[in-house]
Amino acid sequence: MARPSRKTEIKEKVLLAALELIVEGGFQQSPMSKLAQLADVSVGTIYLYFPSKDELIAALFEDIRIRMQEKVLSDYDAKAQLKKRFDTLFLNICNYYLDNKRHFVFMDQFGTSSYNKSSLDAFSEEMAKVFLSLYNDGVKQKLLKPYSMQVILSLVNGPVISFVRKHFAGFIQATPDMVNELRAGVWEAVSLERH
Amino acid sequence: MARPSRKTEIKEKVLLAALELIVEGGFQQSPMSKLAQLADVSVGTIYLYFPSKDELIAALFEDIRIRMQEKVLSDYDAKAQLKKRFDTLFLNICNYYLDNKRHFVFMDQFGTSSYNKSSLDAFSEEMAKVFLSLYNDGVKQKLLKPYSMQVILSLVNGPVISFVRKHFAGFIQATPDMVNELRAGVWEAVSLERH
Amino acid sequence: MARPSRKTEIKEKVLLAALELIVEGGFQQSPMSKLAQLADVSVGTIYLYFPSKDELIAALFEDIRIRMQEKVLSDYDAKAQLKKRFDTLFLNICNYYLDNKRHFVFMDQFGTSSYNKSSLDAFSEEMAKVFLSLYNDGVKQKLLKPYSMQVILSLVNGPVISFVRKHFAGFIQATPDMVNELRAGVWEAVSLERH
Amino acid sequence: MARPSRKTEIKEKVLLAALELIVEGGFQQSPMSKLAQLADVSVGTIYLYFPSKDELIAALFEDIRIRMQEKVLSDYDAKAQLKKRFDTLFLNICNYYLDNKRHFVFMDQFGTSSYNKSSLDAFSEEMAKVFLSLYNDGVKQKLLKPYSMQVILSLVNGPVISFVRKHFAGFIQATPDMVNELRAGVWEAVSLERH
DNA sequence: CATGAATGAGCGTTCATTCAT
DNA sequence: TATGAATGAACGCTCATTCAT
Repeated sequence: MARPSRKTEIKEKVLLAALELIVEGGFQQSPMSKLAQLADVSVGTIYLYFPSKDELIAALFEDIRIRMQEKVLSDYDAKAQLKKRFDTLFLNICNYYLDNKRHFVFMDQFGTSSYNKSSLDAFSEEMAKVFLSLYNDGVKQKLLKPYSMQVILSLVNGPVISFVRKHFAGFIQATPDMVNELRAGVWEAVSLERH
Repeated sequence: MARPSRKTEIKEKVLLAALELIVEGGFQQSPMSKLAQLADVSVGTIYLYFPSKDELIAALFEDIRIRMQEKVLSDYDAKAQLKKRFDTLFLNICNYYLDNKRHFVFMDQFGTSSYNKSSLDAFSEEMAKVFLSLYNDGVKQKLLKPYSMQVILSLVNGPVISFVRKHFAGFIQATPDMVNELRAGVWEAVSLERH
Repeated sequence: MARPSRKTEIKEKVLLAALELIVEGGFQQSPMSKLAQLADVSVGTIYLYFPSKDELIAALFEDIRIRMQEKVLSDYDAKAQLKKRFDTLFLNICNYYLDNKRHFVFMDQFGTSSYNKSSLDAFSEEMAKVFLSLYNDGVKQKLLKPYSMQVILSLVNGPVISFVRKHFAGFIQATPDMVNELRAGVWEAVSLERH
Repeated sequence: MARPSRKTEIKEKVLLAALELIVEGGFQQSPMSKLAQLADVSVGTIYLYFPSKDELIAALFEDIRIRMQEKVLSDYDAKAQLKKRFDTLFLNICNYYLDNKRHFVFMDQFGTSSYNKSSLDAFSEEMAKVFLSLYNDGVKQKLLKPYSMQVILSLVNGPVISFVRKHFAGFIQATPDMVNELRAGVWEAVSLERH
């Protein structure tokens, strides 16, 4: 892999510091001055790389989205059987969140904050296409219930968010078994398969 | 019902104004001065009833929780059949959110904000007890899957949040049919019943 | 005269401090924080009375204009002979500037600064009407040259500014005799009278 | 004429860019970074040629003064008749300003700004000598009123500034006739000649 | 009780200047 | 020489909280 340029290096340092600060104390408690201190650059330097705090946060959001997408789709085979594709995505997303606490907490905060100017969610457009394709195939194959896609998405995505949130809030200690239960439950929520 | 005292009246006026302001523009754009103006009281008066902005917001959270609980449990019969109890709760919660946009949006924002110091969620302790009882009965009667309660809760509650959020963000227009699909899906996610 | 209200009192204190600071060091060296210190109020207080620094400066400009107009027109008789009217205005304006260094210096700076968003000059609309009337009468009576009004105004006003500026810059020490010379010169510049 | 050295070339490029920027948006809106961009050099380079922003602006002022002086005195004959000399200077100055908007606007702004640390005006020392000589000759020949030189200067220079300012502010459209009226007026303001 | 003027620490952002390359 | 990334003090402005009335 190419050595990251100086420019990229600083951007990442700043984004990393922003992530840490925001996850720790929320957007309110994350002034540019603290951010600069934590990133070990001056305030002015941040403004060389990001035009405003808003855009910095938007960039952080996009950065996390991309990283998550890469990981989640890394072993995704669009030609595999539908159930296999569902399981892969579900587990990848769930485990990505569980393995990347900061990313999850940030996305969770960002979603309902006033920094989210277009009601964006954690899924990039490419992920959205993958979901759409999976949904269409599932309906066509009569493996998925003929609900509207948004209902299906809610049935799949909602439990993940809810579960991971409980985990990081300390109410539960997520285990692979629990993740499997969640996956099984969600599959029954959306599938027409019966045992 | 007892006539509300002057004290209660003012508190409610302030909480109502806070709700409107916060839902409209987020916590950041809701200074105490605007709040006072909207509530038609002076800033000083607000501090007679709430020791700080943090506690005002905490009180608003609690207030909404209580109102929601009252509504959601109003026609809940703890002795009814399990499926009936589940349906009642599910529909009541879902419809409460759909009918009370401000309450939902506030709770959704509050949940991940730094004002939520104890990772509270929308369900009061009484609601939690109802859930627990329902869960225990369901497991005992072998109507619910033997998953841990938090997993079940995630499977039930997650889709609702996700669905209502999409509705208020304008991505979908919620209909009774969709709500029913959601309920059916969630029930299959958590139940052992097979058709 | 009525006792000035508290509100008026603070506004004037702030405007006075702004005047002093700006005259002393220009707009650049007059931050709101210094201004607050000099006016013996907090920064926040200034913003209770003026919505922004721009508007504070605009208000100061308008305030000086009004004060100057009051003084300049105080003994002006619109029905007096034309030469008398000219002399009164000329001397009043010239002496107002000489007697009110800060007002002059501020107006002089403001005129060409970027705070002057509409190319305003030191003369209020009422003063402008007086000038217009004087000009029209003078032309009608064939006492003034039939130049366009703006040329006449330049011939009258330009020397005053130039002269007072030299005085306050320390290049000359203005005397009543010099003011008289200036007045005589200006009169000959614009009048058709010959000795 | 000698080919300008590289050093001179860069200086001029920078001064030209500074002029444009300052005239467009005032001193406040003219950061060194924009200036560098417009001049197509780096910020660092500017500091190789000018020790500070203050001195850059002072240099710009001096540069314009010199250029103006060259133009104004280009066809000035110190041995011509007094009236001829007066007319030449007056028209040259007036037309120089009208033909060089940026120079005028800059000088006008600079004069009252805090960058003008010695109350300098638009006239270089050489111009001042020409004025002095003209004044002395005029008084000796009893063609000029026996006013102090600063009063005479105010009577001559003030109207020009005032008139040109109105022109560039858009209040009037200067015409050769108006310039002539101005010249005639000013001459009568300062001369003893009678028709 | 009720008021709202007053406070000032803290915010996001700018920009003259420096210095390693 | 020439560069432009980096700096950080300083700016205009906000807003939770206080307190004299």
